[in-house]
Amino acid sequence: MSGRAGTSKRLADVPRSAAQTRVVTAALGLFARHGVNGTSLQMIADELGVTKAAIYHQFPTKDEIVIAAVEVELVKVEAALDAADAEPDPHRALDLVLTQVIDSAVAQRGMVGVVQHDPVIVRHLARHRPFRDLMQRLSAVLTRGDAGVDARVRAAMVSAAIGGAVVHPLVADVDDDTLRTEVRRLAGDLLDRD
Amino acid sequence: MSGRAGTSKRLADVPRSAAQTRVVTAALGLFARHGVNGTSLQMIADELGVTKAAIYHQFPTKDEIVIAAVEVELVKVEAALDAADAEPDPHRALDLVLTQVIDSAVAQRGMVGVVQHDPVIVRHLARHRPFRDLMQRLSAVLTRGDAGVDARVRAAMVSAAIGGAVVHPLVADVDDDTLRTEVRRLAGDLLDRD
DNA sequence: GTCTATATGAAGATAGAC
DNA sequence: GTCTATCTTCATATAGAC
Repeated sequence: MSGRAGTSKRLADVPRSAAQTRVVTAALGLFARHGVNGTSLQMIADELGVTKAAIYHQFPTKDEIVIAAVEVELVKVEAALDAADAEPDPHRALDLVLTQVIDSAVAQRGMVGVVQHDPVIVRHLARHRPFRDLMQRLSAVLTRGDAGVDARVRAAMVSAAIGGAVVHPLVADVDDDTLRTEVRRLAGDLLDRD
Repeated sequence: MSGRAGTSKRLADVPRSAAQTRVVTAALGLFARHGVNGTSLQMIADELGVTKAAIYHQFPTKDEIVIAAVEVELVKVEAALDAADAEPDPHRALDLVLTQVIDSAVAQRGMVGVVQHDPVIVRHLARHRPFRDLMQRLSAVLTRGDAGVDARVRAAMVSAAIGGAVVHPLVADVDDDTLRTEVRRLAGDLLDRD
């Protein structure tokens, strides 16, 4: 996938080295289990079998690791939003985004949840321009441009439901395929029903 | 599973002093904003205008504060579950619980979310018997005893949606009353629709 | 119930060798 | 790219006076 437009507001313009990717992958898993504040550089280092200093050689601060980790998840959402923008039918556009977000959430149970709920990440989401813009695009698709209270509450609920449901103990034993299908169907119901 | 005998599995059997209540209230607010790991005893102390040592005089460890804080929120849920147990009509029983949980979530936007999503609290929820039992009772009401996948996914989504939606930026400007009504209606839809 | 003072450890982060 | 060693700051937690 390429065709990058000239906008400066996009994610992931920075290529990562193999070592950086390893750090981010390890961090993402630990963030999902322990939260950002509950994950120390020592834990990331231990996970990779290296020392903290080796991590600091790859990223100047812990914050940069957090941002890179969030980007890994959001790039997929961005791609889905790009596809949605190219789709004239708003109903199909919504379907593209919903399916992708749910797939991500189910595939890596916990990742989407941590992006939505971890206080540290939420702060980053609110502060960094590219993140804010992306969340706004996502909201626009979920509400289908409807700025009314009803549409916004639905969008907020669907958004929260997807991230939260996949890690809920109640569905821990449900296989990925079933979970994906069920959540997709119910999310659609919640958004569409009048 | 109605008549609850004098089991020892109930919450909040321990009376708290005024000073303890002050600590827990301050802690709860900070937990919601910064997460448990992001909240230090110093922050709690500062919030109350006292020193850390004064806090330690009230609670032996930070963990105990976390447990007490979670109890404050869950006692309300427990009361609603008790009322639901006394209600023969399962549809009305569900309504009682749903309304109470949503009221709590909206009244203290963030509290319910932190209980559901903070990794530290989730760990406590999974470990402590009274908490586990309570969550199980809540799940039973939300699924109305249906152990099928569909019912469990719905329950998980509703549960996550309530906690997550009320803190979503999309609905930050919606007043409490409207939010309560909208969320209650959509939660009911999600659970009932076939 | 609150304080001052302190112990102990782990956190994020840096310098410089290999 | 990784290491050892070190710095600073802040965390949880304790002892004992008022």
